[in-house]
Amino acid sequence: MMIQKPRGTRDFLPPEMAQRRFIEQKMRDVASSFGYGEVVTPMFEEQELFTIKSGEGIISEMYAFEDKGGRKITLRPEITSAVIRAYVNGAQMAPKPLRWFYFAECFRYERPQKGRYRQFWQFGSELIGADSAAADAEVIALSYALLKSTGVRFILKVGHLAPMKHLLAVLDAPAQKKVMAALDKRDMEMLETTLSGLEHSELFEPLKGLTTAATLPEIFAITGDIPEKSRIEETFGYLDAQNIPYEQNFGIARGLDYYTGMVFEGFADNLGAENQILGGGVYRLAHLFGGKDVPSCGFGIGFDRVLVSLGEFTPETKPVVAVVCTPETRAAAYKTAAAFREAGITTVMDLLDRGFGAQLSSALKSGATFAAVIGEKEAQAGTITLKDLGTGSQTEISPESAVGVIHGSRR
RNA sequence: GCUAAGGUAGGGUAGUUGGACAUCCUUUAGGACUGUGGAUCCUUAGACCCGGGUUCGAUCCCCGGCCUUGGCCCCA
Repeated sequence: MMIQKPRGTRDFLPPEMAQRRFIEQKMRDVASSFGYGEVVTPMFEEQELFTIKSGEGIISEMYAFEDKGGRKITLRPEITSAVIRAYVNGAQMAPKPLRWFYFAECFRYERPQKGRYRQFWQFGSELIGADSAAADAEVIALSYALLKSTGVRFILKVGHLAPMKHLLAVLDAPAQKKVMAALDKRDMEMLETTLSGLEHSELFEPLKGLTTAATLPEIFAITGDIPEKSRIEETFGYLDAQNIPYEQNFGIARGLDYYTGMVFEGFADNLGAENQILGGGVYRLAHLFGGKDVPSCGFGIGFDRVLVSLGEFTPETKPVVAVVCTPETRAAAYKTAAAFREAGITTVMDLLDRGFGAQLSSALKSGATFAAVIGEKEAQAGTITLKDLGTGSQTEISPESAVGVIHGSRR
């Protein structure tokens, strides 16, 4: 084989694309049912858009290059920044809140492994201009409904950065980052050694408590009455009111600097090392891109990981009719095929002038549900012989009534 | 970036301790069989990841690379 596809990329052939589109459509329907509208942004952006948010270090993990005009460009490694840039560029004056979703591919120059590719798809949403417990709860509810609609098995974890940040207030920023990294990993040994290295071992028990506390009262017993208390209680209350199953976890740090409040994650149980399929939270980015500061809350879902987790499944299919004809009756067959397609029925015709037996055999192999045989007899009578390829039974009927039969068979 | 295992037709495999046309199943195309089936039979197409090295000779041994799959790091 002379040419291979680039490392970490995949070709999707029709059977797999049918699965992917099937899941994608379910997610689109859910997003739409929550009143979210789709946005599309460029596949490449100026590098600065992402370095502003995440630092220069990420350039090594991006598909970054200079274009012919000497501009520093990168294939987008994530979508949130681009969506907020688009908001700043063109929608700051739109009435709030804005409910947006996206489904698009991203590119990262990383070592591929299970559930991690260099080109991958994210389904996500951003709720812009609503800073409230109800907003936080809506975004979580949306992400939950999206994952639920796909059929994937997952666990939702919800937390808030405030309790942790209150405990860490005595540390400087680099030290906070180290501690948060250990917390996010649930690595208590690492947490303990990090803290003792910083000579703040007294923080170990409270921080550990954040990750193990199962209820909000336990959290506030550790932190005392912090200003965010009522907001957190309200958000969790709204989740409970919607019967959304989640685990509380105030150890979520997401390894990120830019989240400012509520954070949440979702994990599939069968994906190995790359099992996170959802990540999101409350953040503020607009002012970094030259816009007016605005509260936002969003998340991304790892679409490819959802599909890996789902494994093999057969999407619902519509009936497919294979029209079987001879060179002499092809004209009549075209008429029938056109009528079927007009009626919304997927219709394929033989192209190789094969015998009836070969055409039927080919129809079976291709997975067609019906064959419409149009030979001399049928062409003269203006009928077709409709054969159910599942049962083998057949009847000679008019094309019009065949439409009804085929529609009625929908599985 | 680190690490382990691996790479034989489109898919799945056998095999050679270094020897001649590389096995089988599936698949592709055609036929046996001309208005009705996934069967059967015959024929056909299709592979030793790439590049060096050792050797009379390498799919096999050695080195390097590429790619795949796990794990680590990272994960915006």
